[in-house]
Amino acid sequence: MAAIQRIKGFADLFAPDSDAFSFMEGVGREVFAAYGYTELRTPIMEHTELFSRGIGTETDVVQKEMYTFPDRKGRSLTLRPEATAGVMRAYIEAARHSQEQVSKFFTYGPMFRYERPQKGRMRQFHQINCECIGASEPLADAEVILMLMRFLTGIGLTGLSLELNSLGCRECRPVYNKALIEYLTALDPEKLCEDCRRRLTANPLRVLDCKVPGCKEMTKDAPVIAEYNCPACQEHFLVVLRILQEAELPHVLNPRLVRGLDYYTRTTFEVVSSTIGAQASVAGGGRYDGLVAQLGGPDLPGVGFACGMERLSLMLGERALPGLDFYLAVLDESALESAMNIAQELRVQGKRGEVSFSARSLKSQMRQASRLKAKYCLLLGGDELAAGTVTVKDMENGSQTTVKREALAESL
RNA sequence: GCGGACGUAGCUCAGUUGGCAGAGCACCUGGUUGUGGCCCAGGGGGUCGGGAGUUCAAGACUCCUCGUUCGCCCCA
Repeated sequence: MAAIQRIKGFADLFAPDSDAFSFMEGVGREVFAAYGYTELRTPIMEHTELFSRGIGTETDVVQKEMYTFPDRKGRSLTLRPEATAGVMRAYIEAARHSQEQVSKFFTYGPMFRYERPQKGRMRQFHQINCECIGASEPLADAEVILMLMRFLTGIGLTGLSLELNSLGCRECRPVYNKALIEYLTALDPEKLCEDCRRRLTANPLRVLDCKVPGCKEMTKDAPVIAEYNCPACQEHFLVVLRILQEAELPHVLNPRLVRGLDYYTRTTFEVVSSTIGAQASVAGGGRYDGLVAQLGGPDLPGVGFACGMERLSLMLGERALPGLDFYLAVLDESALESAMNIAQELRVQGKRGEVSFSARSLKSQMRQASRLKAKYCLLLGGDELAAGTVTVKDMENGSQTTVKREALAESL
């Protein structure tokens, strides 16, 4: 029988790699709780329309990367390619705005995008998401950014760069878009790559983000978005920057920082690593003031971020498997069942250990104890069974004592 | 969606102009009747990713395919 392989771009995560994920989740839980966030778990599948309305039909994510299928009744469903849209849908559906002024949620889970896998990019990947809904104040932007950076240092990462930009609001963004289009059209739109010629009408901001040399050349002296922001947007961004400065949080302004999802407004940010290869962006987010309304909810502002766990995990380095408190070696067939009960008592008392399922040669069992990095190897054979004792061997110095079964847990 | 590299034992990999499928590590057993690591001896493990072709003969050459990986693109 041929074995069945896993789906391309989907990973099995064994320990100790899986420990890295629970570690990040644990730190996240603590950090996010300190900022008043509670966990929200939403389904991994949604109606396709949620994403096309939320993320934007012109984005690559919606146009060519979604896992979309009809269900048994022909409705179009999509495995979530990102978390924010689902969180907003849940928020609206539960009418949370009528219960509280500001809602803060964090969520963990798998996301799905049909892309060509490479280092730091899987088809099923995992994100940590935080969303703060209902606050339009720049303080909310700053708090979200401070929290994100606190989380990243909390899991032990350094050497990350925080980039910031402001994309303007529904008032001033169109003004900038118009200026940018005029600038590029005046130069020579034919010099732009194929994608950018389409972007020029569909989503001109994304031209700034293009890596094709010709396009880079074209946008080198293009108008800077910050100069087109309306006074309200400028003031908003200034406050955010001032708070980050006072918190002594290093950051750089990147006027070309554009997000891949259409819903972003005003503050946007990205955290970049220089050590994990081409997929260098480990977290990104920003403000999305029109999104809740776009999805059929009340017109409420929001700000949040997403963090790629695979990429964070690349920076965490190797993890070692923890050792055991004991390994219980069994030397006589007749002692196997008692051994299981002794191990059970120890485990109930909080000791971590293994017990042999068979009375194989002591040599091989000791080897096993060594391999599992057990602090003590416990020996149970005919002699011990008769005497109601267990022989305890310290695996580090080799010293050996005989202990009554009842006193076993204290001696470990 | 585009380009490059790579698929041989559980892992890391060697395999010459096409000529008996290998090493190290890991695993198992023994050397030691109930004592691990070091050492020694022995052992189990392979559809050489899959399929087709060329050939007396293919792990090697050709084509197709699947997978992995690094970039591009995109994104977290």
